[in-house]
Amino acid sequence: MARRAIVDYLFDAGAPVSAQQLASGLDRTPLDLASVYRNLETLEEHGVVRHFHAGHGPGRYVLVGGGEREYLACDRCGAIADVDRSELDGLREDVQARFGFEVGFTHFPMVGLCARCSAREGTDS
Amino acid sequence: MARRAIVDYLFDAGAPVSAQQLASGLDRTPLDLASVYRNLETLEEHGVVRHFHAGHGPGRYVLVGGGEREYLACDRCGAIADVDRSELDGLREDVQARFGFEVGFTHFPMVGLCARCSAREGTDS
DNA sequence: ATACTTGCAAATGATTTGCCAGTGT
DNA sequence: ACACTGGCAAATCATTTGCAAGTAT
Repeated sequence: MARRAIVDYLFDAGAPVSAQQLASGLDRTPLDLASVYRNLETLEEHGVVRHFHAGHGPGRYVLVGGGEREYLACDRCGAIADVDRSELDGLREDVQARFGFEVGFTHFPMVGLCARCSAREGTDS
Repeated sequence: MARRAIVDYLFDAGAPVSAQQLASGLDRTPLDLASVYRNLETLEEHGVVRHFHAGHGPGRYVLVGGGEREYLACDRCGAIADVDRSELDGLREDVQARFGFEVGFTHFPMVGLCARCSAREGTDS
C-alpha cells in the first residue's frame, strides 16, 4: 500500500512538498502521479494530510502534525516559513474586526517576500 | 485595436474580471482568448492593468485606477470585496514586525469567508 | 517594408477522471 | 466474489506559445 509510503515520505520531509516531489521521491515504491493525488485526497479526507497553495506553482502537502502550523510563502525564492497557528490570531481578529472577513491563512497562506528576499528587493544581481 | 475595447470593458466593469469574461464580454469586438491574455500582459507592462489571484480559479484583472485598492476574496461564494490599500498597512506592519515577512496582499490577496458566508458557515442548506 | 496584432492550433503545468487489470480479504 | 488499489491514457482549466495571415505606420 502506497499510502504508507506517502505518509512516511511526508513525515521524513517534515516540510510541505508537492505531489510531484512525492511521486519522484518514492524511489523504493514508484507510484504514478495520479495515484499520488488520489492517495493524498484520501489522506486529506481522513484528516491525516492537508494542503495549501503557496502562490504560483503546485499545491503543497503536509502531515497534520500535533502543533498546528501555518505557512508564509516567499514569492521570490520559493521558501516556505512556518509559524505557530496561534501567532496569526491577532491578524485574523484584526481582519475580522476591520472588514468582517474571516481569513484563515491556512488553505491560502500569505504570499510575499521572506526577510532575505525582502532585503534584496530590486537587486537582480 | 482590441486594447481599447479591453480597457473600456474593465472600466465599465469597475470590478476584477477574468480573461475569459473579457473574451466573452467583448461582443462588439470579438477577441480570441489568447489575444485577450496578450493584451492584458501588455497593459500590465504599461501599468494600466494589474491582476491578482483570488483563490482557485482564473486570475482577475482590474484597471489600475487612482485610489489604490486591494481585495478580499471569498472562498465560498466567490465575492470579491475591495478595500483601500492603506487599510491593510497595519496588517502588513504587523506581519513585518512579527515575522520579518513582507506581505502585500496585492498579487495574492487574502482568501477567506466574507461576512455573509462566515455567518452561514456549516450551513449547507 | 517593417512592426504590431490577430486567430487558431498546439503546448504547458497542475490536477482529475475513466477504465481496466491486479491485489487483498 | 467484492472492495480497494494501481497504472496509464485522456480530459479539464488556466495560461502560454508558435506560426502564418492581416493591419498599421
